[in-house]
Amino acid sequence: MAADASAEPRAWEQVLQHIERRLLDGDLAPGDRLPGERALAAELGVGRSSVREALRVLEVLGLIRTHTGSGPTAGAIIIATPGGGMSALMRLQVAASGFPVADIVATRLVLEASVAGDLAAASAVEPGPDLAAADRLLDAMDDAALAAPDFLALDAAFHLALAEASGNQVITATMAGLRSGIEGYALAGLARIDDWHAASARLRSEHRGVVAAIRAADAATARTRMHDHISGYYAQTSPDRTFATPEPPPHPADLDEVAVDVVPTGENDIT
Amino acid sequence: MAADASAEPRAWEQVLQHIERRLLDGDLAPGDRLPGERALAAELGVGRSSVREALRVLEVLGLIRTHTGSGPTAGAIIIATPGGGMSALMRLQVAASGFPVADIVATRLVLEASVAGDLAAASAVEPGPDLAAADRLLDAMDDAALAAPDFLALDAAFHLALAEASGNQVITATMAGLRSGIEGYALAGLARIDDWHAASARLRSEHRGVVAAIRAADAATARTRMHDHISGYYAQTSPDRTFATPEPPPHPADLDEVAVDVVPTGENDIT
DNA sequence: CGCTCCCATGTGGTCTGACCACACTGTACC
DNA sequence: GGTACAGTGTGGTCAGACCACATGGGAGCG
Repeated sequence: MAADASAEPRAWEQVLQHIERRLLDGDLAPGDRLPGERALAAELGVGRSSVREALRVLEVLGLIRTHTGSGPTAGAIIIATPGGGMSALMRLQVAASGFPVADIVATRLVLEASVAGDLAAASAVEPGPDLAAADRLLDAMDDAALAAPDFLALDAAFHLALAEASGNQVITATMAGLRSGIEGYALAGLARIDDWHAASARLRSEHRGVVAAIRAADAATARTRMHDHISGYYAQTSPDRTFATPEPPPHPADLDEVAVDVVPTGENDIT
Repeated sequence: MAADASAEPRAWEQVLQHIERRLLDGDLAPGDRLPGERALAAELGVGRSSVREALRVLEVLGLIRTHTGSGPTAGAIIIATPGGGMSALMRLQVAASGFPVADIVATRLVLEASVAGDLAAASAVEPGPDLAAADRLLDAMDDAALAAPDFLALDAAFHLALAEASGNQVITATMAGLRSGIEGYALAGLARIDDWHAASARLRSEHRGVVAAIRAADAATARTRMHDHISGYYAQTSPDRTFATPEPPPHPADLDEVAVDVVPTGENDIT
């Protein structure tokens, strides 16, 4: 904390702080256009290259989008789409061994189980969550002609659709980033699957099961099924790692009164 | 998805991709030094400013650290400390209204409840989690002379220490980022607290309660207490906002026998 | 009068070259 | 042997110059 006291001689940080302050003050809001790079440089008394370094950071973080040319779409425009920045962060951290894949999977388990439980809880009251996008992806995944990588892309979109349906933008963006971080890992894991046809059938079935539990407003089952679904896939694609689910066999259909919170997940079964 | 196909002529992206590839290939690992900016520019056939933009991104994302001068500590060195990048991302997204504060708090609830549950489960087996850092912070917070902002800083460090004890680096970094994103919000909320002395006493008590539940290997209680602790503070500091608790009502415990089942392994350490 | 074409203008994207401050390193000097 | 100092290479910054691109307004034509 407070390690940034004293002076910040770095010019590009001044630019970053200036833009952040203008955002916090309400001077800038999503949809607004930033001043041009040259104007910003003159305004802050720094070189244009320093401005560009700050803008590059903002762009990677998903805060601005830049277009060349002129007109209303040109220039740097404030957007607030954290997905991209999260993805870049996760991907690079994984590449640099900063994030073990096992930790990412464990985090996915926590977040997605929570999402599934929330959606199920939301199903108990009108109008319930909007699962139309998830349903469409589910149907698309039924196409038997799908190649495995395409199937996985739809799978990722399905999980993301559920997160979006939960309405929590932070969880949605984080999950998108986590997925990106382990995308290469998931694709590489395909090679370890002997019978893709059977595997994809199981994944499809598990997806339907999760959605069914959500629609039934059965939070505990939804959480459990989501947990088993995710951990099962990674257990299959990385047999060397111990992804053993320490939980009782997945026959969670009996929780009407057992619903006692169950401490459903919480376990990072990693080694 | 897949909107990034075709060509990415942006020179700085080439640099980024080149470094990412070298990381994935194992040519670069944490602790290694990157080639100099001039060398990198010549090697990739781009200008030095483009290299710098890429390095700036890597620096903000927490992948490298740069030092001027010469010697073994100078230059750009690969580090993999995602905390900084996560914090910058969250802070800026909050500033740009990309992340509602309520969503951040909800995500904290999910992650921290999971952490508390994991730690409690890990306490069931030897040697149990390392809570020494958390204990020290707890003691430090007992200092009655602490100003409120200092207390909050220790509070944040305490929560972070718990996350670190859980061993999941992704959750730790994410929680650090979430905290940063709402730091200003938490500080502003102090003004809404009438009796800081009583409030801090309650927070301290709640902290002790969480740790006690963890030590007792009582996962459900640990989760519940952590959930109530976090949501309670934000409910107090933002009474006008409705913090719809995203989770099903935190059932109190009845887990005497449930507590055993899970998670035999707590150690993951490095890979 | 209306339409079309075209170029002036302003944007980001990139490169080059030049300084500066800094920190180590080896050497010359004492 | 020890100390002071210049050399060297690093990132940090700036200035200036192009380029590609997209718009928009004006000139020219029908």
